[in-house]
Amino acid sequence: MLLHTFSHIPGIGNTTEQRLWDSGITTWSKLQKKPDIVPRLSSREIVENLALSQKFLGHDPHFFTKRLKRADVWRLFPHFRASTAYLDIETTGLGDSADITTIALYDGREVKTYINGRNLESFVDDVMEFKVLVTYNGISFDIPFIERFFKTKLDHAQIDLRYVLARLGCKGGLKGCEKQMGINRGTLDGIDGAFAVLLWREYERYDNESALETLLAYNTEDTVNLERLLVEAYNRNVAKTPFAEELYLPFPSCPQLIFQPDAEIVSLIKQHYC
DNA sequence: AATTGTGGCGAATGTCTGAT
DNA sequence: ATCAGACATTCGCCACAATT
Repeated sequence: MLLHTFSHIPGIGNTTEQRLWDSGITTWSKLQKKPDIVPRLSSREIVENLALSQKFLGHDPHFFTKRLKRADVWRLFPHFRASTAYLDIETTGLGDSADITTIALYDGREVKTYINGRNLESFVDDVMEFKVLVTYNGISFDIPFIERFFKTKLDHAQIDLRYVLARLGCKGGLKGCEKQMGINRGTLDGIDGAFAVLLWREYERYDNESALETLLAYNTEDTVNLERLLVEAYNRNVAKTPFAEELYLPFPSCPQLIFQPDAEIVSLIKQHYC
């Protein structure tokens, strides 16, 4: 979709971009040949910006995420998919004194999980292999939390699905969006972030391995669903452009999930707290 | 509960166009 | 050559929504 995108050029908004499409200027190369068609911008500016766009395509996602609106960053997904990871963290709470308990990192093929007290530290090295991170509300929560916890800067470009989905009319949190986008979860229905805190406590206090495994199953499912949500959001957005057929993405297959949620421990904790 | 950034909205700024 | 009007983008502020 980037090759059809003009709204990342300073001075061109969504209105001008739409007008360009309507007048048959649908790609970077077509605009390159008629750069004088854009009102208020010099041909030189246009040509320079298109040259930069071409240069950074496939190499530097920041060039595009910085210049696009938060809700429009879905556009760079296919171009950077090979260096994209999906990410979700679980913590002991929301405040800045809370700790990270588990992390799930999904590259589109396999899920890696990280557990506090075991292998959490190796997350930092692993995540550096990627250029783009996909999250839900990660701009406000996951990424700053990770940076504070590990005292490291993550300079990945971000696709935060919260804003992409909100533009499509999907609100009400991750679970609400999954429902609206037709993605359902199995046994883990009814578990949320607050419950994840309780699962971790159960694991820590009683060394309950199946509480941990249930937490990891939940963490993993959230993370894997991010890819499906992004593909669905991409297709719905693309459907509103003249390029729908050409750009449509197939729904991703589900990776093998190794963690089994334990229904017994879930109902035990529910009884105890509700 | 603690924190964060944005979408929304009105106002301000800037540029192009057409009329004089 | 100049100016008003139309249109588009950007700015500044605040309430709200989202994460565990």
